[in-house]
Formats: sequence, C-alpha cells, structure tokens
Amino acid sequence: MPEGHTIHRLAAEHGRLFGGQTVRAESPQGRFAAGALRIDGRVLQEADAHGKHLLLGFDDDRWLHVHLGIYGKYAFAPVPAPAPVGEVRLRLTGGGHYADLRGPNTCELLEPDEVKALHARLGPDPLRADADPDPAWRRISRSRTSIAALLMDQSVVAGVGNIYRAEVLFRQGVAPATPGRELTRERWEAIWADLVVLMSDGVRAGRIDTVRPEHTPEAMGRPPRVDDHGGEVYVYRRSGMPCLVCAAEVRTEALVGRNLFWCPGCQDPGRRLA
DNA sequence: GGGCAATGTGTAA
DNA sequence: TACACCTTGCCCA
Repeated sequence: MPEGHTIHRLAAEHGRLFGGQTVRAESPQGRFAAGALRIDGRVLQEADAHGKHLLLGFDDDRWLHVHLGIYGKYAFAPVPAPAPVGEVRLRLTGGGHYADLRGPNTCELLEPDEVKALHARLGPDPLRADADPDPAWRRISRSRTSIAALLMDQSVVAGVGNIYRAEVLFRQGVAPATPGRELTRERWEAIWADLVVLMSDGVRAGRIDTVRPEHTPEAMGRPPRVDDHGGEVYVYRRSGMPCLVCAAEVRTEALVGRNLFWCPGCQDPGRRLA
C-alpha cells in the first residue's frame, strides 16, 4: 500500500477520526511502550503527511512520526476494539474509533525541531499544496543519475514509490535510463504535472490507477483484467505481458535494488535501458 | 511449515 | 552493492 497517496489518506483519516480528541495510546506488542505512554491522554491537534512520512502533532508539542516502510499497515475500526491480532506496534483509540499500526519501519516521537529537519531533507511532495517543483528540477537537471533512480530519491521528490515511478515514466514516454540532465524542462514539468494528477487520484480512490480511458480493456476490446496490486496500471508487475498500447513485451530489471518495469516500445525507443 | 516477495529506507563496506 | 529491519500473505510441499 504505502506510496505517498496512502500516507496522505492516513493523515486525513487520523484528522477525521481523532482530530481534537483526547486519545488513548498503547503498544500491545510492547515495542513502542514508552512512546505510547507519552501520547496517552493527549489531544491530537494536527495530522500531516510529507511524502511517505506521517506526522501527528499532539498538544504537548510532540509529534508522532510514522513511516510504514514496505509493508507497514494501518487498520481503522469503530470501538470496541477487540484484543489485538498480530504484532500491533501502536493502538490509538478516541472519538469512537481505534487505529492499529503494524510493521512500521519507523514509529517514534519527535521534537518540533526534528520535524523541521525531516521536512528539510525531503523534496517537494506532489500531494502538498505548498510543493515547489523547482528544487527538484535543479537536482534533476544537474544529475547524471537516471530519472528512474532520481524519482525514487525522496530528497528529490517525496512520495513517489516503485509504482508511480514506473507508471509516470510510461505515461510520459520517458525511458527510465534517461539521465536527469538530458531531460528537457518541459519533459520534467509534464512528469511533475502527471504525478500531481495521478497521486491526487490515488488519494481519492485509495489505490493506484494510471490507465487512460482510451486504453482500458473495454475501450481496447480486450477482456477485463485485474492487476494483483489492486489498481489498473500499464507496466508495474506486468513483465512478460504485452504492452497495453503497443503490444511490445513489458520488461523488468533490478535498478538500485528495486524492480523497474517499462515498455521498450513506448518509452523513448531511441534510448533503451541496458 | 518453509520460502519468498512486497507500494521502503538506513547503514556498512 | 549487500544486508538488516519491520510483518503479512501467498505459493509450495
């Protein structure tokens, strides 16, 4: 689940369910026992997201910082909360609901200046109203690193993960291996604008759908299809299958430790990866 | 029941 | 580049 859209949904959900409420906090698993004790009985004042980082501000000027990593999960439900199932790092209860957090990469309390430092080390987030894509362009336009790697660098752009990375490059026809400095400014602006659209849709829908109406199975006269991560996409985890647009075989290759997916036909065929 | 992958990141070498 | 870490779910026997 967790690319930036998921975290922004989680922030909104926390604000809706717990905003202005006194919360109870506990760590059934025990690994966040001390932190839970500090949060317990405080009022949630603010719920924010920057990239993949969730920040919950409490009335003692402390912030809960959660990063889900690759498989962290939240589950929300109305009270009464049953005995926790599995490894629940943190359970927040308040206002008639509870939230269970499992498997986070990070779950810690931060002081305001540490929160400031966190924001400072993250690049612009296409989902934040205050996002300024220019610093990202400055990094990209000076870099020999591939655009595929740059998009995954959270200090360049915050919130993009492996799915949005693959899909936005496909949609914009950009070969993943293209060095940042070879992108034109127009190309970058199109990528950024598309990320804003795609990720905003993701927040609304709670899943990643990137296939344009003209390429849906119905529009193309093909049988309906469900991608196994839950959204409709062009290339992510579709290696070996025909491209939905040009029918070339979708390819995959590990890049900086992650599986990268792309279509050799649609994405700047003049520049292949490897 | 074991093995492994997964929408991620930080550290060490 | 490799590995460590967090947890679940799915595949295979």
